[in-house]
Amino acid sequence: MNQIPANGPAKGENDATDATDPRVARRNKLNQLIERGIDPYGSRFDNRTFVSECRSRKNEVKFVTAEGQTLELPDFDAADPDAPIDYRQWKTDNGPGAETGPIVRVAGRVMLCRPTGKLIFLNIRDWTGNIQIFVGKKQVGDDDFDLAKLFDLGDLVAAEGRLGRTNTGELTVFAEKLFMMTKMLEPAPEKHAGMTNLDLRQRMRYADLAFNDGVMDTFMDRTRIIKAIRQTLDDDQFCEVEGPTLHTIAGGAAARPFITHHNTLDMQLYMRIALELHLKRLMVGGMERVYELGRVYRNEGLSPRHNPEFTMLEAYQAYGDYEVMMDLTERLIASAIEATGGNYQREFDGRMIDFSVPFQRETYAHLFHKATGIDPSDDNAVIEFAKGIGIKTDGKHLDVVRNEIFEEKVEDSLDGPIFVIDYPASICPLTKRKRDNPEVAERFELFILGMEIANAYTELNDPDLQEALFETQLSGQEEEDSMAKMDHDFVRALRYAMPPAGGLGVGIDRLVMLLTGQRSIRDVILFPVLRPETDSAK
RNA sequence: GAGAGUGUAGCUCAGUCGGUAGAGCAACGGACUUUUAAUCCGUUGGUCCAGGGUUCGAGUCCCUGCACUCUCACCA
Repeated sequence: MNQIPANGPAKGENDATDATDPRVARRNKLNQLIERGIDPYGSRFDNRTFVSECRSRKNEVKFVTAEGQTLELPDFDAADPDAPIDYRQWKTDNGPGAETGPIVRVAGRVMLCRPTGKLIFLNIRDWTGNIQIFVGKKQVGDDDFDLAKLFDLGDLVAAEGRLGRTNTGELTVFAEKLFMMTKMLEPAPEKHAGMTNLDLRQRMRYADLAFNDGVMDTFMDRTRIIKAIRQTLDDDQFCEVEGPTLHTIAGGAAARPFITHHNTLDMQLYMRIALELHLKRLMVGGMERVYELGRVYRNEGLSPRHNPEFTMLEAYQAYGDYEVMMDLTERLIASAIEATGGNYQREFDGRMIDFSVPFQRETYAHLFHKATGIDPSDDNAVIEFAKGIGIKTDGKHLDVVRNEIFEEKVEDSLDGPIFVIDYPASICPLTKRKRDNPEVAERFELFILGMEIANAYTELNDPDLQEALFETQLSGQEEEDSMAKMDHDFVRALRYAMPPAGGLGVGIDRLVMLLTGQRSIRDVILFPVLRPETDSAK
């Protein structure tokens, strides 16, 4: 510690000047670039070739013999990896000649670097894939070769050169010119394991995306899924809107809201917990098919399936009902599957999901009976059963008890995909009752591997009943636990006539989880909620 | 909020019974013009999460705190 550095440009005073410190080494190289007149932060790079395009043009790489005959290359991709094609031998067999290929201009991040004397192999990654770059001292010249020696793992670099094959057959850009794009000043993560610390990966998603395999793919799939869902709705004449995220009453769901404050109005506002009530107002206004794909906020705990802000789709179709929404749900999920490879069998956490439509449909009462052996309409039996599994029944509405039994005994075992239909009415204050049975609400929930993915109903459009349901709900429950906060304006809107309609809500993050095989919601949200960084992190 | 686990080099991780802190990768110096986690030779790098305690002696045992992970709770 107290030893004075024996050599190097370091002035000695502090450890940060140690040339073997990765950060210092990168700064030193940055300075060397500047001394050579090279901008370490690069500039515009035109006529760029994406790596995916390089790969799609691999067939343009050919071999021209001395006689001028153009030969196709062996099929390296089909070759047995244990017995690869000896391309050097192939070339010898075909006599003197030269490889030809298109000139490409690639740019990306240096992922691997293998210097072998006067040769350097770089693997760079752009957001379409990885490709190898061959840098030969003789081929690029001394200046560019010296430049390549200043490249570190993680730097953004570019190369112009011919697309070709190395002796092992790997598709490679044979650089003729190199460019510094941007120097990375932080040390690179371990080059095989990458960053494994979950907290760091989420906190520094930029590094996670840049260095860990598959992360980009997952988020690209997320984008494709959302795009497909939007497309399907648009094709079906739905119109996309943006409701307010700041609400004066946080309604439409049972969740504790985030509270915020408007200064000039000196007014308490809530971040929205659902999209529902404003979309229904729009249906009153005549937007007959309307949807919003947006963020909602719930002030609750975190778990592998919960993030305080998450993305929800809600869609409403006038003159429809919950069965119409079931069909829509199937089409939306099918479109998401088509957008992510088209495979209807997906593995998730070691289990297989069969997304083939139509999905199974079972009534709440039937599933309840199957799991418990008791008739859900037999109130005494329900109470007995609840007590038997430790559910408190005092002061609770019987349907709440019923639902707690259902959640305890049925939901986790619903591998699905399965539509659970026809819920007890009293736990559904925004839902229309069945015409022939007011105890049952026209509602379904879609379960997959015990996770609730979608929730829909035939929307209640009777303003008087809606108002009454708001009031009963309010009197029976803690305000913060109730989804049915009295919203007078919403009731007034219903008095202006909302058409009979079906409404659907889909938890987009959970759907993306299932379709991309990610076990944690935090792996499908780019920037999940985290505690503030402490001093121990840098 | 409860329980369990984890915290050691820039990164990924070992560290036995309490006895002077280890490896791989990265970095630095050297060799190498077809590599594939390139290889080979050499070198540097540590507030062992923080604070307290037990002990002749603590990365290791005890207590407190912090952070993260998992499970549970909250959660249409």
